[in-house]
Amino acid sequence: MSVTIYDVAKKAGVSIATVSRVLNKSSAVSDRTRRQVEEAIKELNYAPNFIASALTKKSTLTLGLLIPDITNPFFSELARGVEDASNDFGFNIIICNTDYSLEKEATYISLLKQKSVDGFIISTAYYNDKNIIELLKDNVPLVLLGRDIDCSEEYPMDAVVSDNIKGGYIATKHLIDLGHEKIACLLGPAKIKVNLEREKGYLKAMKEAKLKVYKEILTHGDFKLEFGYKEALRIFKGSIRPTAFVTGNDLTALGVMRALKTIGLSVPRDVSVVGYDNIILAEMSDPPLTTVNQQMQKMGYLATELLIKRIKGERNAGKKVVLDINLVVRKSTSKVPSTN
Amino acid sequence: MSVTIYDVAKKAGVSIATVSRVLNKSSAVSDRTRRQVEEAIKELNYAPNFIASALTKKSTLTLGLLIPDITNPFFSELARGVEDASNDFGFNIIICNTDYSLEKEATYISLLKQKSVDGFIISTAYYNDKNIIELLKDNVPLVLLGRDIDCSEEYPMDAVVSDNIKGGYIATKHLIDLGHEKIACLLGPAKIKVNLEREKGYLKAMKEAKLKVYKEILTHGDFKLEFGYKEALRIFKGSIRPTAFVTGNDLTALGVMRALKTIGLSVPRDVSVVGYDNIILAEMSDPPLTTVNQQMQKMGYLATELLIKRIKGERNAGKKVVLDINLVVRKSTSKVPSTN
DNA sequence: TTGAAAGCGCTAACAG
DNA sequence: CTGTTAGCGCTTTCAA
Repeated sequence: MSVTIYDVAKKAGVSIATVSRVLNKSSAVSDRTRRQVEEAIKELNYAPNFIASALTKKSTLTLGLLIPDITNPFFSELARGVEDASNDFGFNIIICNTDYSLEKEATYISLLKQKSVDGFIISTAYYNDKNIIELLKDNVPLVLLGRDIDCSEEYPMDAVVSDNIKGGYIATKHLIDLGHEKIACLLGPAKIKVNLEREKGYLKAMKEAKLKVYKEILTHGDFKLEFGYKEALRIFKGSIRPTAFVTGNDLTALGVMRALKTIGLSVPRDVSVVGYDNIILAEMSDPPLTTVNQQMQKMGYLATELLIKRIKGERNAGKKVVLDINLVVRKSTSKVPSTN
Repeated sequence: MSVTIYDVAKKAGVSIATVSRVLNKSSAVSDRTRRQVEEAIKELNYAPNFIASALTKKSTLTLGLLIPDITNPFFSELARGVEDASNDFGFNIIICNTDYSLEKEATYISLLKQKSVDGFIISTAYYNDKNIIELLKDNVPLVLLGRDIDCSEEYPMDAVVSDNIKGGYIATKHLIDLGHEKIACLLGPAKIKVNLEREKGYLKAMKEAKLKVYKEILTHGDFKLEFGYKEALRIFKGSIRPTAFVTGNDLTALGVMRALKTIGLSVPRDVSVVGYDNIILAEMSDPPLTTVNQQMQKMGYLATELLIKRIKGERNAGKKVVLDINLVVRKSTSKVPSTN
């Protein structure tokens, strides 16, 4: 029905092989025939069918992006970086929301393999994610984005992350410098490596300052607002009353602030709160959130660039890129209230 | 390299046609051979190559989604609905960010056509979008999402939108009921039909209440926070001082609120603000935003369902779905301040 | 520099 | 119910 390489060949009076050559610049074609072919292409408004070429070339110029949930601003920022890079390098991305489910992740992976994507960008990995290991075994090009897993020794792997230990550290240190001593720490799932690293940073800062760590106020949950909300309420019913919170992401921090408001505490006068990520919400909340800034779009872009180079055979796997992070101080943190 | 239908056929001792038959349940196969084939498939861990089947079946089970920017929460909500429906019906989506550029839109469209997507879901359309008309002419399955264009007479087209006239109306009416008379209206681009419709709703409410419409405070810009910010500042430098704002989306409303804060006005005590969309930001802002609630994920889901039915030939084009909307009253609106 | 022809992995008549 | 075979549209040897 639509115009094919045969139509072009006929019109240009050459063979389809020649048309293919000018299309792919794969081998020399005389100027004259090239021009003929190009003209035919233009006249017929011909565009090669990628499916057909994918079948022989084994390249679809399509990447799979696995994220938990695109409506989470952290992931939509990552996705934007990924899509921008894809576009810049002539690729497209298929987006998949896994909702933190390993089964969904596995299902998507096998589907995308059937669709012959050239590689995967994965932001859903648990620290020991079986699906990833499987992919690695099969030598499928992939890069982890904002996540890392524990197996780098066995298989070389690419990952683009930010410095989460530092992130946990500077968030905590900031509060310590403001005089806080009882600092609660509400992190995301312990199954996700970044949270373990942020916890390390938190512990490091606490230890350096010789502050006591209370396990009642150091917990792992998820990345949702409700977690921060409920956990803060729970904590304030207990005996350890923190004057500050370090959190796993901005949504959790917003949840904490909401809980605080509920029980009549003011941020930052009574309690200080530090977020993580610096999503757009962070600067619009009341009060605007002091938070650890991750360069999300940049991470997405770099990860995709790495992957594409890997696919093109321009490099081997095994590179870990750690982006720097920094603290953005806004209005949700202040000096510890005097307890006289 | 990987296992093909030939390997399965050989192992099961049948022809590839038979394997294909059990794969696609396309015609009857005896129970016995079916079982043999299924066993071979399992043993070889075979998964059909979608690229190959796409070449013959002319179906990729892949949809193209065109949105301006996935980091905009409105579009990420739509995208989530689209992806959920796609997944439920066995499709995948390729996401493209057009940044409101018709050129980018056109480039993506032709690329995706080459990749043989089965259809398009488009949230980027201007009211007279040439790219869309082109697609329509070529009889490419597509559905407009949250957008509409002016050509329904020539070509039948599907669209899922919400009732924007009503949206503009109830937002304005709410303010009028609170006693406001000078109501500013800051809408998105006039090139996008929804904004014209919301304007209609605004004008209708104003007219009903016999209120004067000042063109100085009824403007079109874009959907960004900066627009609301700058426009609000501009307006308060002028002679018409509104006591309330109706806006084109929540981001614009947040921009307005920020501007108001800058010039020392309090929301809602001095000025009331109504947003549009009800993105997650709306309930987290200070004060929480009264806004027109659109069912974004539902819109995305329905649009995708429509498209897939169209692709499967279960229905013809030409359906317009208009979802209802409602006003969510929060804390950014209150009675007009007395002017004594 | 060019063309003929053999696939890529699968589907879909057509025959039997 | 099953096998043979001719493509789908393109790339890529291999010869010429």
